[in-house]
This record gives sequence, structure tokens and C-alpha cells, in this order.
Amino acid sequence: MKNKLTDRQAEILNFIQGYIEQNGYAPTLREIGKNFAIASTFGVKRHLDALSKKGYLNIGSNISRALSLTNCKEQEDFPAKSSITSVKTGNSLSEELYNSFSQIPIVGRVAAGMPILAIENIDGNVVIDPAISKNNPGCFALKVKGDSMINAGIFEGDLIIISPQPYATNGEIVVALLGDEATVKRFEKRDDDIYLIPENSSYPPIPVHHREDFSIVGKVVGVIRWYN
Amino acid sequence: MKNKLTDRQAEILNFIQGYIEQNGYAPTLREIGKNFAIASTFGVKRHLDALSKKGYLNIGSNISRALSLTNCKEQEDFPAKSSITSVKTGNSLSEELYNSFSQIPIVGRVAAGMPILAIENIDGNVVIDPAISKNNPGCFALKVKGDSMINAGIFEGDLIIISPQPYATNGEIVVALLGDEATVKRFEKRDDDIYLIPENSSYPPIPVHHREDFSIVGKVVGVIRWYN
DNA sequence: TATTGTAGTAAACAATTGAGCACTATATGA
DNA sequence: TCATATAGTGCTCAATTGTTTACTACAATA
Repeated sequence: MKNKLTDRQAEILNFIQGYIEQNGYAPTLREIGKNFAIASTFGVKRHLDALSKKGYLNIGSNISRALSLTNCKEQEDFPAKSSITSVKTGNSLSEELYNSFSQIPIVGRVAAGMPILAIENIDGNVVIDPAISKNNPGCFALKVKGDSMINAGIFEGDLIIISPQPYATNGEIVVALLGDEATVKRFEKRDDDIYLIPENSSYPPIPVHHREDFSIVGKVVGVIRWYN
Repeated sequence: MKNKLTDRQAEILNFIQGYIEQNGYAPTLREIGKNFAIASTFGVKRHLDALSKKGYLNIGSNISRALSLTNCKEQEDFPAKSSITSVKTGNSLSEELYNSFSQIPIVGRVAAGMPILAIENIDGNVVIDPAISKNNPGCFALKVKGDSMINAGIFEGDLIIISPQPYATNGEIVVALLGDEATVKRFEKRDDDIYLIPENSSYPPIPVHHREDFSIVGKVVGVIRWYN
């Protein structure tokens, strides 16, 4: 397992496990800190984040006492190195989820250049079905602004899942760059002319075949919407 | 322990147990209230105090999410209650499928009775963001048929995520049973009249206030669509 | 030398969350 | 009819608690 814990992290993980067993609920950051003489909650938090990133801990964000161990932990007590096969079969769901197989970044803002691929703009992460991310390596999520695709069932605030690719075929919904701006549109090629077609009768198709600042970022492979 | 629980108390105890199993930590007063349409935390708290007094629940005072079951619960569980209840609470279902992660069942077909809760109809599973299933314990997915909600961005073939609850508030999108049929509609209550409103101008609102075969299955908390 | 990862402090902030009070309503029995 | 238990609303309050920013320190390493 590549996710090795530091001594400190292992200690803390151990403490959390014990605390939960004793009390039936998880400790707070401050309680953990108190037990390890860590005065700042931030110091504790970074340990927890590390444990989470390495797949040993689930953390409910912004939720009190929402720590729970993954199934990883129990196995960890004996340091036999596990093969790929056992990782795959064992209790692999949690591992897969945390190995960025199905946890993909949400790119919040879309600005100049090719910022979609920049790490700076990441707004968070969302877990999607592993079956999807497996078929679309490198995929990421975008939060939709505007209403140009409502007839295609893509609304403001929706998350769209993008599979990066520089091309598209007729009828596919794509994310494209037009100069500085990134938009979601339906891709349509007629003869030699290429159009980006909004799925909203209020907006006209955009001819792009003559534009040099046009490029395709990727194909929209999914839409996710959460109410509230 | 001979301290008998009221129906309400038993329901709530059950919910807490399920929540903890699914999330690894206990719900808040408000989360419990939300699931039982109890608006005031005080209403919830008194139920919990009763459960505690009767020996079914440990409550950490002034501590967030510090509910844990006593061993009482498991022993007295489900005396001879109906099969619906046990299916619904999903001890068999959720324990295996949910595990510590957010894999929820997809209910394929919707037919007579209350088949949404029957195991037979399960069509597969889908992984959703843990943040969602955490807030909507017992949620499941449905595959949409028909076009009555296209203006709300819900298309044929989409997966909608349902949080089971027998009530709804104005404007929410719900899955409701009308006799043998289950449909997705927007819930609207005007004075004493209740309507199920299709989000498609081709269809008229359906008045249901006088119908005895009407019931609400749950609230639509999310939509997921995958393009081939 | 510069960079990266780990480890920690201090302080401020905002959201979550349990507790409490006053009040209403309904059903059950004595 | 009166008391009691159950069930709920609407509200306020204060404590708990996770998050974030800015800064320091040390060891390993490229």
C-alpha cells in the first residue's frame, strides 16, 4: 500500500479508533489535540486530512464528530503488503473512491486561457460512479452558469462531468473555449461549417468554423444535480 | 427491559440505528426532525429523552451527535412486525449495499402496490456522493420514464435520487403513488387542495386532494444523467 | 541552495447544534 | 371534568466545533 502513515498519523488514527469504541461517537478536533498536546485545531485537522487522503478515515465536512474509520484500518495492523488483486477485491470500494478513481475535482470558475486544467481553480470534489470515471480517465466536473442548455436538461448550478478530448462528433454536448470564455453547447458539423448550438431558443447557434480562438475542451458525459 | 416504547419513539429509535449504520455517526436533533417532519428540536429532544429514560439510548449531554444505542435495542428488535418495515429500514439491504459508502440501489420498474421498497425490482447500484446519502438516509434511485418533467430538467432515462418521506412541502419534486402508478411531479398545495404538477405544458396538473389512493413516496433530492 | 512534506501556534470566524421556555393540542382514564 | 402523558410549534441562547489564514520550524531531498 502506497499510503504509508507517519508515526504521528498512526497514533492519531489509533486514538480515534479507541475513542469511538469507548464512547460510541467520534472525538472533536480539540479533544484529539488535547490528547496529543496539539494546541491548534488546525494542526489536528491536517493530520485528519492526511488520514483521509490516504484512505484511512472518512470525514464529514463541516459536521461535528463525523469521523469514521474505513475498512482499511483493520487490515493495517499487520503490515503485509497487499497485491493489486487483494486491493481490488478486498474492501476496495473505499479505496477506489479515495484513489481518485471516482472522486473528481470540481472546477469552479472558468476564465482565460485553459484554466480548466489548472489546479488553482478547484472548488472541491465530488464522488461519481466508478464505472464512469473508469471509462473517462481524467474527467472532471464543472458547475454550470447560465441557461443556454435548459432544453437539454442542463440547468444553472448543475454539475456537468467532462471527459477531456479535443474533438467531438455531431450532436454531442461539449465544453468549448471561445477565446477567453468556456461554454457548454451542442456540437454540430454541417459540411465544412461547425456550429455550437445552444439548447435554448432564446439564443442563436454560434458559427465557429472561422474562429481561431475556438477549441474543444471535452465532451459532457454526465450531469449531476442536487436540490438544496 | 419492559419499558414499552410508543410507536413514535420506536420509529425514531429505528431511524437513529439506521443512520448510525449508514454514516458511522449519529444524527442531530434537526436531522431527526427533518425525517419525521418535526419542526422543533424540542419535540425531537423529548423523544430522545424518553428513549434514554427507558434505557434504549445513550445521550451525551451537550455533545453533538453523541447518540448511541444501548444493547437493549438489538435484542428487542422487530418482534413480528410486517415485512414492509423490515424492508424499508433495510437492514438487509442497506447494511450490505451501503456499507460505509454511498452505493445506493436503483429501483428499475415501478408497478403496483409499494414495489419501490421491494427487493425484487432492484436493477443495479449506483455510487453517489457520500455527502448526499449522508443527509438522506435510506435514499434510492429510480430510472425515469416519460417526459412529464422535462421543463424541470428531468428526462427519460435519468436517474433520480429519492429520499423516502411521506410528506412534502410546496414546490418540491416528489415521487408519488397514484393507485398503481408511481410518478414524478412537482408538489403544490393551495389552501386545502393538493396538486401534482407536471413540468411539461402538454400535461395538466393532477388534483389529488380527494384521492385516497394517493401517497407520497419521497422527495427527489438529485438527478443524475449519463450520456452513453 | 531551493523545494517539499511534516508538524505546530494563534486567532478569528461562521456554522452547527443541544438546551430551554412558553404555549397549543389530543387522547386516555380516574 | 380534571389530571396526565404524548406530541408538536416557534423561538432564543450559548456552547460546541469545523474551517481558514498567516506564520514558524525542522528534516529530507533534488
